[in-house]
Amino acid sequence: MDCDALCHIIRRLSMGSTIMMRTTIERMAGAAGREAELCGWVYNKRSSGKIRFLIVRDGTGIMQVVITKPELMETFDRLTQESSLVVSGKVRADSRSPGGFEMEATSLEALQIAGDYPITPKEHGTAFLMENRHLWLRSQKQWAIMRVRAEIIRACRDFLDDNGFLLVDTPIFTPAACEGTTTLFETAYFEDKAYLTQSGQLYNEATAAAFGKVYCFGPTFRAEKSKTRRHLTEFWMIEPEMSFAGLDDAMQLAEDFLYFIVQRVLENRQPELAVLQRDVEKLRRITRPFPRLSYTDAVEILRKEGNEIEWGGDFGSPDETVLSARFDSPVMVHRYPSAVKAFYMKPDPQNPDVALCVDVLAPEGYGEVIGGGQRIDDSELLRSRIAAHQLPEESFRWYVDLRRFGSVPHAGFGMGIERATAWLCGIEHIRETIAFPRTIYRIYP
RNA sequence: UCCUCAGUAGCUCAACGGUAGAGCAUCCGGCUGUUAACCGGAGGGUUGUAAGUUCGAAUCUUACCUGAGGAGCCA
Repeated sequence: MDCDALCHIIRRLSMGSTIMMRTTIERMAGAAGREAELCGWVYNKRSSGKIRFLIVRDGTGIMQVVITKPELMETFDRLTQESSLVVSGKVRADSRSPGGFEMEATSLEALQIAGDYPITPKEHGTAFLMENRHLWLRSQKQWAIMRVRAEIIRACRDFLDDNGFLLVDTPIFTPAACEGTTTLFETAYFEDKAYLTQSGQLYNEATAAAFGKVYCFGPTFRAEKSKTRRHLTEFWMIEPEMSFAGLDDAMQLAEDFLYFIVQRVLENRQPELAVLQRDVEKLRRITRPFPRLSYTDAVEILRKEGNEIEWGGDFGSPDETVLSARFDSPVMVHRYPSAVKAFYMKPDPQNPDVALCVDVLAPEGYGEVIGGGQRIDDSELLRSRIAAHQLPEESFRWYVDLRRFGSVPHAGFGMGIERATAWLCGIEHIRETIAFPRTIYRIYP
């Protein structure tokens, strides 16, 4: 694009904002009956002789523009899918237009004519769509998912901010394994090595002792070669942690937190859920209190259902599906065997073979969305666990310190944003719930 | 890491041992209310790569590459 054209566009855009009301599709109802200007991209177009239809998207929605003026036809004919444009005209309600409003164009200007757009209005395979993820984000389904995701994040933060939790973010670079179980991404750190965090958990315990109730929210990394619809190598997790709290407090918080998020999405994201064809009745059926089930009772249920599981083993995803299918609301499974859980989980004083921990399984087979529990608060027990897990003692000195200086019972959990988003959107695969997913075989775009 | 499946036009697929085809996208033409619009026409191919079997391979065999689904691990 040459300089003259660019200057013209800038002049045109600035004129638009002073002379005519610039409107987004989201707010088009407010412009009904008046002239308005809309900036966007061609979503699709159709023509029928002397009347032409332009479907425009602007990021906030999609809308139909009708073109009948002969002097606009030439510009219309040049427009290709995803060409950028500025159009103005009179807005009126019309049930035949997606969104309920349409614009009768009085002027139409192409900013840039797009080349052959790879994503056509027909079906595509996910491999191709992922290769074009930067463009795929423009389509309706992705639009809806990203807006539900943003709503979930906003709900999480509002809930915690309004309930006395202080946002204190934890580092991405860490000197050693947080939990020692999963594989970490190793990276060069000047003369040294560092690892990308797999959880803010341990640092959260330090900030909880400093600030009472805290949460962190950020990306986490797992270098596991997982290859399923529930795994990413980079995903976002929100982790609240409370001082002077036990497992029951963590479970209550998880219940209130999830319930709040579900209600918020139902309240503010109906159009998006409609685009996704989400069965919202299933979300409306979620009620408090959530069912609670001990691990031991869960194993008994699974064995009656014919699943092959021995007491002491962790649940596989078919097990989680069977358990969650029994309830309309998320189910909280607590007190797993200590042996299958992280080293910092506090043993149950009633039965030291199990830990004071909880996994929250989402309904409809979406699996674990929350994991957490109460942490060990005794320094000697913690040190023996660190040794038993063959973790480097030196790296955990600060962590043990937290038990030497005013130790208190404390508990918290982590929720995976992508899993929660997949569940509330009712979509098959977690990779569509983040703008640029990172999986074992994909780091492009 | 293991198991299963799949790679054919830009995309989605068909052809399953005998001349590689359709829809969408693109280009040209038609239509005054279209809704993934429709109708007519055109261009578009080293059938993932390499070797083998055969008179003849997209099709059968082997290896490799790439991807998808599942398991394990986890949020």
